[in-house]
Amino acid sequence: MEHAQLTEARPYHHGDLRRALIEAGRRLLEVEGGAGISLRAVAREAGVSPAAPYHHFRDKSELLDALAFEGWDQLGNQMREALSNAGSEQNHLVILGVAYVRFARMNPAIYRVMIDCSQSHETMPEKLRDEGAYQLTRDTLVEAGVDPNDETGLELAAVAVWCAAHGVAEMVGFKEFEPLRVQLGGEEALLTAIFSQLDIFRPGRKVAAA
Amino acid sequence: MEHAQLTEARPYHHGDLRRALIEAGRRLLEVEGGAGISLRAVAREAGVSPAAPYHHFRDKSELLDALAFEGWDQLGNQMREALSNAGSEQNHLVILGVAYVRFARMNPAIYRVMIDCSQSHETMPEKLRDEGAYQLTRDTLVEAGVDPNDETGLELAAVAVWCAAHGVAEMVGFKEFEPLRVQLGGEEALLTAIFSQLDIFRPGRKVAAA
DNA sequence: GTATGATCTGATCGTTGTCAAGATTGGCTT
DNA sequence: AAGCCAATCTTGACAACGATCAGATCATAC
Repeated sequence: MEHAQLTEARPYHHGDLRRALIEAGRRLLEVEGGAGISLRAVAREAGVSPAAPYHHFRDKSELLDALAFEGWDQLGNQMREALSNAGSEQNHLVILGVAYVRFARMNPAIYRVMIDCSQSHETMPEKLRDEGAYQLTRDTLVEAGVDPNDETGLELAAVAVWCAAHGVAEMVGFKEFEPLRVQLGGEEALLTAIFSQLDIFRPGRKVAAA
Repeated sequence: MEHAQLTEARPYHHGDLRRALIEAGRRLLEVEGGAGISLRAVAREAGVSPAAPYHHFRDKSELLDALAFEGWDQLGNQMREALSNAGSEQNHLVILGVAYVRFARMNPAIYRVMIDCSQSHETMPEKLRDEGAYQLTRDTLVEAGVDPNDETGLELAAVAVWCAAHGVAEMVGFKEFEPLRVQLGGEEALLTAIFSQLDIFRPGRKVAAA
């Protein structure tokens, strides 16, 4: 039950290897980037044999799923925090979008794993849908004037916001946007400007079903 | 010369291998999906040894670059065609967005390669920027009322449209959207509805800089 | 104190990206 | 036409990868 750490003489049953593997993976994704993520590398980083992870994850994709889950969790927290730090005079939808993109940009490898896992399951991450950023977005949309009884309209709006945020997150790093970024005075200003182009982020707008 | 042309003639022993490899890759991406793409598999499909591709591409990523280039080309053509088939009473931005997403949805593996390559170069594909869908989008935005002299505003709008289209393309396959898709009467209606949420797609809107 | 089951290792298989060296062949020079 | 050159393709090899399995090792329930 003790936490056996890496540099010490390893008790040959690791304390909580599953946890250690996840954190080793997170570390590798941050340092090495998405290319340098292999099951063997994660095992190496955690100080165990290449076959050890298979007692905690069925295969590599299941390890990545666990990493993605943690990522969505962290993203949800950061968005919640951004919202609670925002003044009531600010555009809360833009705050959320900026926080989303900021996470994706500061953790690009992890974010890519998150998206890849969602796509391979063809499903939205539960962590996002149930208690995370998605619910937050819906609440903020209602607060911004979307009719909470129009479930279709609300769903469409939330989906559109998420799609836009994801698209911006994956595109805004391109070199072509550097002049725009400089001209507008930094990444945050660029993000705000882009989101403002997508009027859905503006408060009080009328949502029309198809 | 290193530039192998797409002429129909078969110059040497095995023909124009560069061309054959690209088409073998395209075939594999369509049939096997993105997971089944390996340099060796492509060589196998083309009927050559595993090392043969290295005389035409420096490494695997350069083969993928070539596949991505073709993809952007094809996407541009499809968007151009969609626009030319559209009546003048339709919303041309929505037409473009739907065509974009439709391509991504019908060629998911190729589209993913396209995006991955762009991101690894941190740059926009030239095929898109110079003569492809991006220029088309800018033209359509101007046609829809964006001031062509406001370069910043135009660039922002085009970027926003592209980001939104990409986001929708990667998200709209999730199972959660199935009820929405059924309720609205098919994928095309769903796409139209989502794009309509992002008011930038509506004609005549005023674009404001940050 | 021992048996049991979970955990970890080592060895191994098939596959991948990549490279070096040798074989082959088309095209240019004369 | 003869012959060389350079581009092309093959063979063989290497390290790293995901995955599996037999066996070693340990915690714990009994």
